[in-house]
Amino acid sequence: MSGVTSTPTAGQEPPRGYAKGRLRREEILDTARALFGEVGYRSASLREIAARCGISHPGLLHHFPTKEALLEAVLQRRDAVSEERFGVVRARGTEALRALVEIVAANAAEPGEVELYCVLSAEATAPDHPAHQYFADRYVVTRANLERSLREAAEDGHLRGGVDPAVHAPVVVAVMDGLQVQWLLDRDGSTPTDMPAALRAHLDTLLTHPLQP
Amino acid sequence: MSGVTSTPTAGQEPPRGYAKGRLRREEILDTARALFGEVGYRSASLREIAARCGISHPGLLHHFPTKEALLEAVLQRRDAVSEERFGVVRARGTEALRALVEIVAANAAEPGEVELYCVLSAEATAPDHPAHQYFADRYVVTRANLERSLREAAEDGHLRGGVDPAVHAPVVVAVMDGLQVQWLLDRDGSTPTDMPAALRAHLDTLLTHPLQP
DNA sequence: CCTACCGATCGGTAGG
DNA sequence: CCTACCGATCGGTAGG
Repeated sequence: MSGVTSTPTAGQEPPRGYAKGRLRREEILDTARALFGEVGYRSASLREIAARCGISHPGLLHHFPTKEALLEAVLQRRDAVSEERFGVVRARGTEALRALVEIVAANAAEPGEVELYCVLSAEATAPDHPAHQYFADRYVVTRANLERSLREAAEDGHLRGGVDPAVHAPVVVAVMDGLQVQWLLDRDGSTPTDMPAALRAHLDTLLTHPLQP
Repeated sequence: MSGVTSTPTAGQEPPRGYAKGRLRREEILDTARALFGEVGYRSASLREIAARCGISHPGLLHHFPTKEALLEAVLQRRDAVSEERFGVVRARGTEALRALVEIVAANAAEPGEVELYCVLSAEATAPDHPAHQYFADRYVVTRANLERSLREAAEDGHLRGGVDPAVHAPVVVAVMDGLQVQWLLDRDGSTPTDMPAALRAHLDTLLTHPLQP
């Protein structure tokens, strides 16, 4: 029942004392991400996270001084990971849109990531939520990136007539977010939502040529 | 600081004792809806809801025996109200899509309703959440209704070639849900998301003729 | 990293 | 509808 999913512990021991601390930090972040995704930030308890890591909750507070600091670290690591995985290759126009479909396909294989984003973004809708500004800023950036990709596609003559990048960028973002809710609710069902297929179908309605080569 | 928004109390007194109880029930439901929308079901406390109504929390439990019963009543009333307002007129094809835009426009004037739906649906993504089945069922019905409207539009020759109702029904639902998150996060900002305009622009990409007459 | 504790808050019940 | 209470749980601190 451990929340750890990606911390490699097999093989050799960590060489120094600091490495053990770093591993413990990662384990805590993995577990916190999972619980925040399951029940949200507010309802998640430090004691539950600590218990899943096999330590006491003051032990957890040794690594992260407050609950908010833990939330911040979880969000920061999320950004760092996605930056590392997708930020380096910044494609142009329809190539960027194709990459978007691949990101969604990758997300479909990692429910924890989707849960966290879906639950926290809705919770952070409250103006006094500690992650409110984080998500507000994040959506501004995401919409701007998408609007640029759509404008590039228009320059290349790949955008359908009458499709305004400024209007449709928020719609594409909405499609990705909305599909996640349906997919999470459908997980147990017989026919879960096919997120990448639905997103590609949506993008194709904006383009002159189908996205998939 | 009362959560009551739509309970008429001016003028004459309620004629009987039962009427007073019914008014109190409505007041509790209004307040619970607001707090569930602000912080979610799990983080909302019966004491806070009761305090906003000016009663003690055992007083609240006199009207609704458990917290779950209160949640159920809030969701049931939500259904009853939207049934009363939109369920009677069941338009066909593009007429139904036009009505959808009007529903979204009406929602934009009622943040409480949007908050409740947005926050609870994300929270209910957890399989053990008391509203999980409610939302899972609700999405099945909503998608089916939309798929029917799209099929009717296709029969009338109003649907673009290559647009599959079964594929695009979940996408339209996703657009509505996703726009709500962005709109709620943008409330304080200078340029809030224009939900009905974005939805209409999306629907127009599926249709042969623009929706707005 | 631990135990032990703080004041606050939770849903629900007893009894009236 | 109330006061008073139940056992459980919360984030954070003291002190080691």
